[in-house]
Amino acid sequence: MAETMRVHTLMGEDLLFLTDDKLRRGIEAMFFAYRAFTADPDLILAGLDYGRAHHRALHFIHRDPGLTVTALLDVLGVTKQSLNRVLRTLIEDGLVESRVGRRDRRERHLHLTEKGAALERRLSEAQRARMRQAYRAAGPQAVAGFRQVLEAMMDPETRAQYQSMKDLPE
Amino acid sequence: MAETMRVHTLMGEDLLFLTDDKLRRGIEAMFFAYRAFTADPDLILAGLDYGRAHHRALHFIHRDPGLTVTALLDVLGVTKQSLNRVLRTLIEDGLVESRVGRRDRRERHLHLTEKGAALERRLSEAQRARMRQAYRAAGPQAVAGFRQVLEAMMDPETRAQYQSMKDLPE
DNA sequence: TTGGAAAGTCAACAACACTGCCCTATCAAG
DNA sequence: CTTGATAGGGCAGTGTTGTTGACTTTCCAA
Repeated sequence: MAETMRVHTLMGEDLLFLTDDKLRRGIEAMFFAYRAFTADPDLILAGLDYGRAHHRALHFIHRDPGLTVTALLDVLGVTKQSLNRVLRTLIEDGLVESRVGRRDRRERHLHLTEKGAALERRLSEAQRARMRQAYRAAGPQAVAGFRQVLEAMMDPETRAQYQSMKDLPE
Repeated sequence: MAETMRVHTLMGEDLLFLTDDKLRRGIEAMFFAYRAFTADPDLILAGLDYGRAHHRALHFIHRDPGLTVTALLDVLGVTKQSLNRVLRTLIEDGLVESRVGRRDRRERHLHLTEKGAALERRLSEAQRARMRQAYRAAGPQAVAGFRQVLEAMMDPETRAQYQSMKDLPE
């Protein structure tokens, strides 16, 4: 509230983008866009007895093959029990392989099987298609801004984690 | 896949932002940012026996006082039953008032009570604080791009709905 | 007067998150 | 070699949010 007031009294031409109304519009845009963002994979998953959690697990195992359960837990930000349920079904169904660590035999290193990789491709291509269309419609400069705002929105630890993620060789 | 190939062969300097890797980074940014985006209100709601659905209902009733249940249903994109459970608790707890329509007495027009408005303010101020900080950090040009990409990502009907929403008089 | 739209209710179910507690296997340090 | 910490897995119970499907009540409008 005090924040808002300061903005309104300064009103340094450029600060209009910090108006409560502008912020509210941004919040609503996030809500609607995220709903669309998840809609395409959700549709595919619905027919397979899987959910969003399975998609996320497949995604991060794909991006970093051999990562440990703890590492995945850390990225996803959920509890062990929550992930375990998802992981168990993926392993049972032969989409994910869990290999005992060679240096440290307590660790389980996660890999996608061919079947798992196929589903991951199908899901992420659906999601990328929407993202690609949005990026193309908005243009490179808008995309840069999009990424900047999203990164600024993350918790600092998450942002550090995100920024340190290696690029995938295509 | 054909899509990707075309990008790589054209490679018109500016089209690098449509690389599969760039798209994947955007997807991950959405995931992490949305998690942060909902974290602050979630924390407040946790102590009150409410959830995200309650927040969303309060938000849209606040933004458009007197809207009907069907209109709210349409904005939220959930089933009547799902909304009804949420709405019932909000009405029972005295946060939302349901008034019988005067023109059409089948309709229920939804309004926030003083108590409901107070919670809505508390929730949305928490969410705005994060958005404000992100906007400030990224700057006006980035914010414009952010909004453009989010809008382009929405389903066309949702986008039309979003764009036709009236601005709230502050 | 009758059909249909709007609103609401009930039951059943599933996904996904949580907490709390218990267990094994393994590693590392005293 | 014992002991404590770490990695992983499992079970039971709970809560929110979403879904279908079937049903009723209310009430406007042709």
